[in-house]
Amino acid sequence: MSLEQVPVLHGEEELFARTAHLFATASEIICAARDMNTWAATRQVRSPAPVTKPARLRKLYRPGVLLNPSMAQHLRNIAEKHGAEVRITSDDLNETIIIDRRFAILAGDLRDGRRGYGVVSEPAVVQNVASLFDAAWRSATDLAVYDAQHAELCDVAPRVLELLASGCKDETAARTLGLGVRTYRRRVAELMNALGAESRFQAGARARDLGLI
Amino acid sequence: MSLEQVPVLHGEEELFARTAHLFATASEIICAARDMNTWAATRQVRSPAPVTKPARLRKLYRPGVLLNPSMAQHLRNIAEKHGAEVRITSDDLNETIIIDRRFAILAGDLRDGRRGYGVVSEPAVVQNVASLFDAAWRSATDLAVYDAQHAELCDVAPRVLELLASGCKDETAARTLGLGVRTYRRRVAELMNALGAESRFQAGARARDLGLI
DNA sequence: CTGGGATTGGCAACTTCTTGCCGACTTTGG
DNA sequence: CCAAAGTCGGCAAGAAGTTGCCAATCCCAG
Repeated sequence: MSLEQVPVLHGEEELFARTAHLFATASEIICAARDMNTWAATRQVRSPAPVTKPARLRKLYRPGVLLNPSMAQHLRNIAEKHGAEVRITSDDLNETIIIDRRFAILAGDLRDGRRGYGVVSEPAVVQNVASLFDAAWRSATDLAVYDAQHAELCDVAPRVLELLASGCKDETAARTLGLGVRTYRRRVAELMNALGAESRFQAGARARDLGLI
Repeated sequence: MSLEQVPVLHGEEELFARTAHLFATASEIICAARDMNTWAATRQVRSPAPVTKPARLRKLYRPGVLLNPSMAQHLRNIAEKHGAEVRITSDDLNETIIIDRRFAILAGDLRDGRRGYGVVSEPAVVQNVASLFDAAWRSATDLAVYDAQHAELCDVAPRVLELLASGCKDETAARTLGLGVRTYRRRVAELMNALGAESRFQAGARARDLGLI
């Protein structure tokens, strides 16, 4: 069994500096992410100047990103203007980029404020990662579809989040919004579902994570 | 009644670029902050190269910052090595810097990811801000004292936060830590108190804010 | 106008959290 | 060693949050 070194890059600058050539010539790019922060560099650098437009660009996100209007708009943009396929999944996915099914970039932990990125080129591993992605992709919903189904949530979400973040009780929050308590709690439940949170504490943390508060 | 323009600077770079001269010659600097992010620039730039050490440097923080070990250590450092006075308050304070009681810098909202900073020089207003600070300062606790009283909280806090963030129930979390449920909940209550949170959602958001998760 | 689907919000049963109380146990300073 | 003080954790009452159920209402196509 051969042991292959997996180079780990620290921080997005290094990541992009060392992998830009892979993106430039890629014909298929796959991207899975929990939020838009992790691949911010790839987003900013690639969008203005796509050296060669990849034949296929697929992006997989969690529902939470749609709660941020600007993120949601950005996704719609790249879907419509750049012909990318964007899907939403409730699965608990890891931050991953797969290029031409030959390289996989896996986001790791933060260290000194910089995230570590493992760049895998071992074919067997990349294939494995790719098939994990495929499974998640198949069970995911197309952005447009998901968008249509959850339009109303995005409308109230900001106000609900604000009230939750202000620390007030459901009773007060519901009255503030002119809703019944039952309905307010429905919204909160939908919100927590979108955030993939199992507790309100977790929801608070994730909402902050996504910059929704 | 004279209306004075309040210049608003955007982002920390601009803030520091335009106010560096005030800091350089200051003999008294007062700083109140919720977290260590807002005045990051002033911290980074001033610490290595304090042009003129102000005669008096007072810093007022909320208890939450102490939950982050590196923040806590930083505060102890500036208290011991730079002779700053550092106090902790449970009051709901605003991000403020007061220089020689002649200028007040008030942090405002974020816009396009950059925070706005109002620079006030109108004496009456500055005096008002200063006396608000004084009141908070008087009722605050010295860092060393607070530290001694809440040492044990900082030990368990990281694990409690992790469990809360993982979304598990109190029952499970308590067992995981080998604590009784009652005790675990006591820890959570102390934590929420330190974060100034009234609900678990708010606690989650603030913990994320302070980089505790 | 009307029927059918979706949304709403009251009710209620249940779960989870919050807190005061108290006895047991540990630690600390004489 | 003792006493005072502090911590722990079980118990329990009550508050807050979670969810299924259902009738009332709204909305939209037909």
